[in-house]
Amino acid sequence: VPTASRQAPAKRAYHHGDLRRALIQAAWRLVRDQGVDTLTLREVARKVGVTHAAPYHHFESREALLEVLADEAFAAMSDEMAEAAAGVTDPSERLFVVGRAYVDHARARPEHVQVMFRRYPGMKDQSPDSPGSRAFAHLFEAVLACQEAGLAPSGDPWQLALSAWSLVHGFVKLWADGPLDCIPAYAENFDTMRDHMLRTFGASWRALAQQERASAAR
Amino acid sequence: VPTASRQAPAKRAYHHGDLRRALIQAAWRLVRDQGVDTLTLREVARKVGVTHAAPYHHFESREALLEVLADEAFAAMSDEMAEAAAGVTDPSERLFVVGRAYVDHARARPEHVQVMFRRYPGMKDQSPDSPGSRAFAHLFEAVLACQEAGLAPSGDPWQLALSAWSLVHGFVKLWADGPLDCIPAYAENFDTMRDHMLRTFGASWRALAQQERASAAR
DNA sequence: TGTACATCAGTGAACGCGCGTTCACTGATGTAC
DNA sequence: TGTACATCAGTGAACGCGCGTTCACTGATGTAC
Repeated sequence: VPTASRQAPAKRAYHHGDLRRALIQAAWRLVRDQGVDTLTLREVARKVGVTHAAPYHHFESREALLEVLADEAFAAMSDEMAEAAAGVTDPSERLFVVGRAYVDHARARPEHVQVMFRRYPGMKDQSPDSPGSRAFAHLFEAVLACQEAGLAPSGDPWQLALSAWSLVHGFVKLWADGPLDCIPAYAENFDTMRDHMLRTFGASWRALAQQERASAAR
Repeated sequence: VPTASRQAPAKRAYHHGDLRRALIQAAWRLVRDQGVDTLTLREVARKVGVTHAAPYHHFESREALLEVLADEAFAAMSDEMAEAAAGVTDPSERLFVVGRAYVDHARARPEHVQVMFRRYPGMKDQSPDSPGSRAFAHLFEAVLACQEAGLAPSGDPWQLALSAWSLVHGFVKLWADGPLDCIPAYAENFDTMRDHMLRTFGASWRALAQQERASAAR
């Protein structure tokens, strides 16, 4: 068995080698360049250089492909959040780096954002250990750790976590969807805005927590 | 001139009376029911009971209709923010009601959200007194007032305003795009989550501002 | 090592569909006199 | 008040297009013996 045929599956007459992977990659490029809405299976096939019916051997439908993309995107973001948190012991700092990972991943891969946050049929059937749930779990745990260390306000941690999530998510979407590009004070200042926002948010939580303690001691 | 023909333009053979308005209304209903992406001029015309070519007498293209919708949506949201702020003198409370107006409007009119935050060609040509700019201005002014009253952290007000905007915007999008519906802790608790988020945010800012003053006095 | 055969992963034609947009048209409306 | 005429706001046919999906097919691959 000549291994050459395995190492160079680039241009094969019939069998592609890893068409499934190639279709996914092409889909990512297309989503990045022109958005999810206009993604068509036929164009994906065209990009890969394969007949428009070929993708159906790998994906049941356009929607099925998009769900695979969403899982990939959530998994990648979740990994980056976990990696960012690894080794960071100070809870406030951990919340910061986790939030920054969320924001930065979205900034670096706008096509992921397009695919992750999109209403689709069967969205409610998310298992609790789906990639999407795992990503949120990282954020939640970082918030919880802050709270337990007295570095965040008291109260229902779920409510706090939603505040943190809203903050980073809104930041991401405002950049992704365009509004900020039109405002001179913001355009081109992504990093500055991101750091100020995250740092002020953390500092505010700590200040409120401290105030709570002070007034409890009084 | 019989005024009856003016008062009952409901079913006219040819001239509709106010087709432009009717098309816009139908478009809102369609966007609400099935999203912007799938909105077609032909379906809008069909809903109104008019030939598919008729809309071209009122809108240059599908895109032109969508831009009209976006302006309407921003104007409506801006009005609600202004109305909410009217008469509220305490700056913290004003920021709260303005933020709540943003969130509530988006919740009540999800079709507005779909149309407002959407990349489109020529988005950068927003005039500074476009409805969209005006909506942001309400938020910015509320933030600025807090800062001047010592109820928000010091620093660049634009950066603070972006934090506030991100917070409410993220909240809105997380509900609109579905993720929260899948999380039992959140689903069905919109109002509770909204108030907690906005109140904690305000309280955190005040706590940080106070802390800043304390450490400056030391 | 060689061969028969099942399975896999492509092809290409075809189906039906709805879309945006254009165009020549015509019925209804409003205005000048 | 009545009439001629310009303008407005619809109609309906047509153009070209690309889409999702199905289907019978066939070339390539891998496995049992």
